[in-house]
Amino acid sequence: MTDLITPSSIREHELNQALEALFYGFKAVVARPDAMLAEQGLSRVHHRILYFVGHNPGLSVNELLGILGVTKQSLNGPMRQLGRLGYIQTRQDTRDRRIKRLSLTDSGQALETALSGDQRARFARVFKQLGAKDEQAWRRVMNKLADR
Amino acid sequence: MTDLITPSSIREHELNQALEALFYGFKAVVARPDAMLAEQGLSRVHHRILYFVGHNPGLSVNELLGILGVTKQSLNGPMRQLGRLGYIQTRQDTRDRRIKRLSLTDSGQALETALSGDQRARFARVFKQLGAKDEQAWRRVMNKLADR
DNA sequence: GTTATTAGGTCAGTCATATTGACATTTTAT
DNA sequence: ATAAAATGTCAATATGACTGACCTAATAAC
Repeated sequence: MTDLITPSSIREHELNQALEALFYGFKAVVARPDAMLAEQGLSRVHHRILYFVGHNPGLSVNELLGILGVTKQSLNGPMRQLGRLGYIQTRQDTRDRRIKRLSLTDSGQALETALSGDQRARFARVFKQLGAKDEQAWRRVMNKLADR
Repeated sequence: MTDLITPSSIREHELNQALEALFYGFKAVVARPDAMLAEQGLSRVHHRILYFVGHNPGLSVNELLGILGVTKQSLNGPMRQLGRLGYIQTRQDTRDRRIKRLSLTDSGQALETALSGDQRARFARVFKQLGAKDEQAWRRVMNKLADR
């Protein structure tokens, strides 16, 4: 009986290890940026805003809401903080003056680089240690995980 | 000038894609379990409790607090819910009767299996599609990411 | 050229979660 | 007998996200 159920249990255990690897890896990647943000009274939401505005300059508020999947009320607070701290600037769209085009200031770009740069450096170090083969395999797995 | 800065920008972009792959992969893995839990008014914390109690039956409350890294006050609520829903049972330690030994009920085990099973199935499908080589590479990358 | 709609912002209320602090109970250790 | 540990609970506080309502300014539609 033990012989019959053991093989699937071994695989189940391996898959549990994969689950834990995902959670602990994720935790490790966000730990330092979270700590940096906390020093300024900010949190992971602010990083998400900085990241998407930084990589899509000229984004409108509505587009950002769509990307983040939050309500404008819950975005409003973090956005005001980022504006007050001088990390985000806005300019009116020239054709439709209702629309605010968002972008990072220099210091906003610097903060974003510090945050995401820490994460990129972590990946870069791991990829360099393990090689391009492992990197490509890792990407295949992650992309398929996110698939459907 | 462009020739000088482009190579590093390409790599930066690749690393950004790795970052996004991690976030979207993680999101995909927790999406279904989160939805299942929400149907019963539960959340990811409850899953974490079920997971660790299920894999460490006989755990004490203090040990669980250590694993989860939360306060006993914040654990108390979710634990009471899980007890009231009949997912978790306790028995006194025989030698030290101050200690409550936690374990899952049959229905608790069933719920845990449904939740983590969905996640394991997602991994199993991806690993099966991509093969053992990719699986091992993925594990190496995740474990190194979590390292220090 | 009114009217409707859109982009953005804000106020109020609610709900969930996590925290600290204080305190109580039971049981074990000294 | 007293100290300490394991657990539980009450209260107050803080945060963050949500819905709903309402507002302005600007554009679109009729």
